Amino acid sequence: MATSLAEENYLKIIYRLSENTDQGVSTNAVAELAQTKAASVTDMLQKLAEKGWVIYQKYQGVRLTPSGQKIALSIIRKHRLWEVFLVEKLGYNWDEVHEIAEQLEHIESESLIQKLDEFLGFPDRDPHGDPIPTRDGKMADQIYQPLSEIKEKMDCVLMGVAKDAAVFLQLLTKLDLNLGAKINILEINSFDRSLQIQVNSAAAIFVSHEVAKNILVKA
Amino acid sequence: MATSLAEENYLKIIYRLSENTDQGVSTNAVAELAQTKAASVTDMLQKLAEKGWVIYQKYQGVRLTPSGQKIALSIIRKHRLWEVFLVEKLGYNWDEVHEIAEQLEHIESESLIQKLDEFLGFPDRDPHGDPIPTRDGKMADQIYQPLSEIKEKMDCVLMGVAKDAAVFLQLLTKLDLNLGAKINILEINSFDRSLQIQVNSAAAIFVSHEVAKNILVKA
DNA sequence: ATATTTTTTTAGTCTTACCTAAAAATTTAT
DNA sequence: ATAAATTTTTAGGTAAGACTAAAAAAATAT
Repeated sequence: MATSLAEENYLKIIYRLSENTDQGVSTNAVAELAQTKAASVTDMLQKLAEKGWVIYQKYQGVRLTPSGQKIALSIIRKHRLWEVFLVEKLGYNWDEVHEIAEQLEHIESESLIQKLDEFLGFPDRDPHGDPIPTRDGKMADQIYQPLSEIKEKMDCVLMGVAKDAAVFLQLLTKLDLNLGAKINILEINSFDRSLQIQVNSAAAIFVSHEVAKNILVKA
Repeated sequence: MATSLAEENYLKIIYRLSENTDQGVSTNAVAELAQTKAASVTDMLQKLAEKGWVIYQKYQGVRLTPSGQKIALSIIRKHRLWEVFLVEKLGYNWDEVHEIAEQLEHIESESLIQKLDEFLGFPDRDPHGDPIPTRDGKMADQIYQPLSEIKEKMDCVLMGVAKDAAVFLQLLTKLDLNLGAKINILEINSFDRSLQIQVNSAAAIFVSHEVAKNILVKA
């Protein structure tokens, strides 16, 4: 069955909100991400339920059915492949690609995505380190952990980010915290949990706990 | 001012229909290309006129204003650049790219088109030989002439097509009539104006006047 | 346990872009 | 020049997806 742009966006949002919990997703949470009002969300959830893409019971929140999940994953796959294209081929920075990929992810053509995937050399991570779902709808786990959970004195490598807001990514870039950067944790300040770190063996800098939470690293 | 997808498509259609004539474009002609009904077209023309993109007077047809023309050209530019990408980079055939480019042409991002243009090496023709409008909205004339207007015994080179329907392009491909093919006109049959031609010095073949009309060549 | 607050849903509208049927204008044919 | 045919417009409706205001349910606080 065909999906409208609005439907695709809702499914994607519900998928994202489902990742952390196994509860149903609340109407308000969806409304916030969709930048719309709760009443509009209720309307749409009823429609998505009729089409068999979500399980929805009044006041009980919503969750994706397998077919809804499949659609969401295919949108995410397209989004992330296009992001790779924009960065690798067109020379964009990682903080510039989200908006454009939000549009490109709705282009409908099976063959296009296959050919794009091939053209890009079958990447398995996007420019933010997020895994790219496979063609048959499987997505690798996010295997990296937040910098905020690493012990003092440990070395690690920046493998991804948990948030792709441009302001956040620009801050990281300014601090030389790019994908692949080597991070050495010098000290964790117990007062505010901020960290003193060394990036690529350069001079020490401070990052807040909030920033560290959104930086994904491997040891 | 922002343009909706429907508006962009109407402007593009009006542009195309204006290319051959300096008369206003008729409601029915637009309706046919837009695959919609005349009544819907009337509605839209009134809206486009209010926005200042067309001059529209009841029963007198419609024509683009400079600002409408600019929008149309930017859509055509995007369409043709994406077609180059699909053929040159992703390996599509020239008969497969129209539908996908119809979607991609509506992606909104100035920088994306600039970077794409650069990535493709600033092409000035699309895979069908059509000129690509420049960033500031100038489009080179179609400098090639239909094969149907070439004299007997003349040599020419296939530079483009005047129609990009998949069935037509597939026929050309079957006959080895690709971009750059050398064509030698052996004979023009006065009965039905069909042509006997040689493609790349191979065995002689027949093509109808209808086909020859849509093949663009240079001598 | 009840009252208050918050969340969610319902009811009723709005806009966009389409539709059909009927009316009006224009073009073509006699 | 007028009748017939065609084209175009108007009028009135529909579906998608949003909105506001009000009602209902659920969660929280007393």
